[in-house]
Amino acid sequence: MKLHDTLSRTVRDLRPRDGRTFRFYCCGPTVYGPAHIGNFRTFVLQDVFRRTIELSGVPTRHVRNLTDVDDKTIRDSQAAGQTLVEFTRHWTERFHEDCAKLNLLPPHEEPGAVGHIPQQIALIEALMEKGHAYRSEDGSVYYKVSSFGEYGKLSHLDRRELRLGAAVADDEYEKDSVADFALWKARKPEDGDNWWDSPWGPGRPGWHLECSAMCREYLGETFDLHSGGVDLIFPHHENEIAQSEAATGHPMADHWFHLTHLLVDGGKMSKSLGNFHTLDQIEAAGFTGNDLRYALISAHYRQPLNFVARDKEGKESFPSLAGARQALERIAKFDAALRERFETQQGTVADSTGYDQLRALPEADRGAFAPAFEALLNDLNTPDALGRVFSAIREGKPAELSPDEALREWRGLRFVMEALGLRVPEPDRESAEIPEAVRALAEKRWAARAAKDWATADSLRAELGELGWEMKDGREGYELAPKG
RNA sequence: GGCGGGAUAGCCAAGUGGUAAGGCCGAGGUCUGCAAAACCUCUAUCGCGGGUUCGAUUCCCGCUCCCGCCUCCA
Repeated sequence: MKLHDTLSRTVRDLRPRDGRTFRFYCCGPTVYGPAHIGNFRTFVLQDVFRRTIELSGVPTRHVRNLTDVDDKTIRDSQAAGQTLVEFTRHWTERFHEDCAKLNLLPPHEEPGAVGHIPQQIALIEALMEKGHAYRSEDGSVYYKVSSFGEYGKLSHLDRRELRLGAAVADDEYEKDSVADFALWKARKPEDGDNWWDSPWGPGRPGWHLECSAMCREYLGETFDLHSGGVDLIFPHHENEIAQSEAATGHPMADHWFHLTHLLVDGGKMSKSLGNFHTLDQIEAAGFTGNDLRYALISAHYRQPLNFVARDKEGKESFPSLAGARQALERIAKFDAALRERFETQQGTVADSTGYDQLRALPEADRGAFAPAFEALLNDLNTPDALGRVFSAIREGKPAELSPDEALREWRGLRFVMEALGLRVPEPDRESAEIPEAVRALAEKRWAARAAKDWATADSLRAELGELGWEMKDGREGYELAPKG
């Protein structure tokens, strides 16, 4: 497939350098609170990326870290009266629950900084040996940016510019240069019990170091792709490159994949603006992780995506999610119409279309949905892929297909849905509990309708409406749905 | 100031040097007692001003706004 590369600023072909497995690293969350939907935009797109690679026939090795020691995790664990490990375990579990609801494939490895202190120390030692790092008075160790000639190649910032920006808020006068960054942070009283021994004294690793060390540990000196949100380009990934490449003398990654941020109602999401959203909140509003996933992939990953949370009246009703739900519903209905064509004669084959079975689905067997997958191979164009799914649906006439044709189209649809990681919802789901009184009214109306007593039927329909329920007549029965 | 991304119908959002996918919402229609569903149809000259070109939304220049990064951040 083709994908944009931040380092070269071009769209380039992706190939596993070992010719077999595509090995990539994604910067994961800092586990000190619930992840927000902006974080999930990144993780969801990375997941679509992985699925696209795998479904095109290339196995992957996916590593995503958990940042489990930094200022925030230490501060908040202390405030919660928990050990750092207890605290981060709790938020890690919560993160995993959210990931499952969003249908994210678990990474093959999910290492944390705390579990890789020796590897990080070893990396610092290598940098010290080669003259890329120095110890300060207080026992911290800093990376000497001026020692790495290529510093700035990813973010295209030169040192002069860096200095201007960094000079403002910097209070770390231990450093030789304001551009230098901490590899090892000397123990401070407020760190409490959260410190480790090192050749330079007690302390804890700097943020950028963990990724360099764990990339090396799980993927080797050079691997295929490194990914994260655009905000990580500088300084995080720039610093990772400086650390890793200075230590090994080899390029860190062949490809850099960065994801543009989500906007909420046209602006940046922040707690102070009251537009900071988590999956919990979205579920409380009656939407699912699947709805959110659809909304998050509805724009190209290099474009800002405007998540609309408030309607024209300023009410928080999540128009973006309502649209996503309707769109998914249409897909589900088309899916059901296809199944109807072949299931009666060939039995149920739903079990034969899990993610793993579909990995082997040949292109010729993807029917009208083959072009949608092609869109993903072209720089992961998820909105184009969705557009092509609906074009195929519009063109498709399930009623005119033979059972074999319907089965092929259905597998094609499921294949693309798996690539996008979207679940096909049950079309006839009943989203809320139906009160006894409502059920009784509905039964009465159904009887009146059967007796062609239209007047009674209509007045009962109105009565149900006042209770907030809508009755949908079918050929063989009715459905009740909450109005709205 | 530096680096980068935007500006496409009511909303969301693709795309192309030859007069613009798709989704949501809305309107009209077919159908079914009604309603719903389904299906069909309809809704944009692509921020502004120049330039290149037979022809630009798509390339170039300038401008105006918006957003991100340059300090922790997906």
